Amino acid sequence: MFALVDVNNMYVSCERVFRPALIGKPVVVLSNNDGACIARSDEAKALGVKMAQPWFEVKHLARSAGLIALSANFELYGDMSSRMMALAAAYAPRQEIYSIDECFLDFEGMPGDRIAAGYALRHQVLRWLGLPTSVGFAATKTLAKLANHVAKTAERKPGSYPHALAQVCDLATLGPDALDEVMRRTDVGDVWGIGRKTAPKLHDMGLRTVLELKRADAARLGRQLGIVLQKTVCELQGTPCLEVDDDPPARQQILCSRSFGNPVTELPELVEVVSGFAIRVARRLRAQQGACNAVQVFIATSPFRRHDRQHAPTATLPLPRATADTRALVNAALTALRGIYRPGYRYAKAGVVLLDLQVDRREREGSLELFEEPEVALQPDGRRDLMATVDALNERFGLDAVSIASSSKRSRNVRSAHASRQESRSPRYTTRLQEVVVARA
DNA sequence: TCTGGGGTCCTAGGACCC
DNA sequence: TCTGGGGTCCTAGGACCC
Repeated sequence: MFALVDVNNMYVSCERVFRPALIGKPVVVLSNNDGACIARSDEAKALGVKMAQPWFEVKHLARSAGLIALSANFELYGDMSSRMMALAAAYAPRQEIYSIDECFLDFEGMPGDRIAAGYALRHQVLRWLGLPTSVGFAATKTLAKLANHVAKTAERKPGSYPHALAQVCDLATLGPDALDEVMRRTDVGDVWGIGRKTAPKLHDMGLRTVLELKRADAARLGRQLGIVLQKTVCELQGTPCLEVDDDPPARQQILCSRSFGNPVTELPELVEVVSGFAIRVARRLRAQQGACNAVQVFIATSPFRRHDRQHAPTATLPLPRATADTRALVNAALTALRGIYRPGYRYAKAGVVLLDLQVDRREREGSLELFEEPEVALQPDGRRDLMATVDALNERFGLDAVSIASSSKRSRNVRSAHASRQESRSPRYTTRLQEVVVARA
């Protein structure tokens, strides 16, 4: 038996905790460049704002309907997420943190009233953190996701599902007819794992509702559309194909990419940007005690600018040996960049990916002795120690207190073309002392 | 003017081997 | 005319997730 706990409109809800005046108003949170809407309050959804919709398309609603846009504040959301996950973890023996705002809990063999447990969890997270959640229970992960979808939708759109299923929904307690009715009311496109390409294909095959999909021949669909869909159908039928994974493996790739505030055409500016990305991914690589064997760089023009000549090259550079040294990674990234850059294009985006990651073996096995340095620190040139020092300095004095020259500090003072826009980011209330909430008498 | 970022898994096809 | 077959490994690209 699985539970799925999910924060409603996570990013907007986090903002509302600290700015209660936003409650009841249409609010969106914008992506890194203030480019697109990546979270919407129920009121914003009601205005017709779509997920990932460009801000410029809905900007007029700010004046006409009071739509409020906030720049993303991922530091705040990440911290609120950790707090929520810690609370949820106490409700079951095993937890899988699936994304920033949702987790699976393994309720197999748990005694007591599940629905009561679901409400207790919901109430605690609401009271302690101010975040509204929905909880779904069912016999498989896919069904638990469906249960959660029902819990949310029943709350948000009265009449869509029986109101008794709002907030906390346990599909395992429904009779066969009631369960069929829920599935009849749900489009296949709302099922976890069925996206914008597969849903129309299923529609064309005459499978429009979850009920129709559940009654389909899983093996035959699997042959036609792939093993992933086959598992999804089996899970809808009640056969678990996926388990709660409470010990996920280390990341297999680390990526940093951004769209630019304005197009970039010159190599020196790309060098600056790519260096900065490489520094960031290197830092994250060291944070997971990893090393990588290859670096990939991509730059791309904007596919939305139909009249621009398009160019979106990628280059992958194998490294002579596994490393987490910022200098080696920046050098590799810049070599790759120089190999793919062509003058005369208006680049709109760039990124650096670390590939073929490995973890320090002894570290992973937990057999490092106290004070023993990790394997990668034993390089004869002592670079790991330098990197550890750099990380410590930046931790203490702020990110980029110590940096690499090619990344340039120009962007701090001068507004480079690639600098991202962030017009209204809220304070990082819970992670920066200087930005902590001020209470007035 | 303005269109997110960071991940995972699966599949198809080519290279290579015996 | 017909031009082996089966296996592995690697990579690029696609689909999906939030």
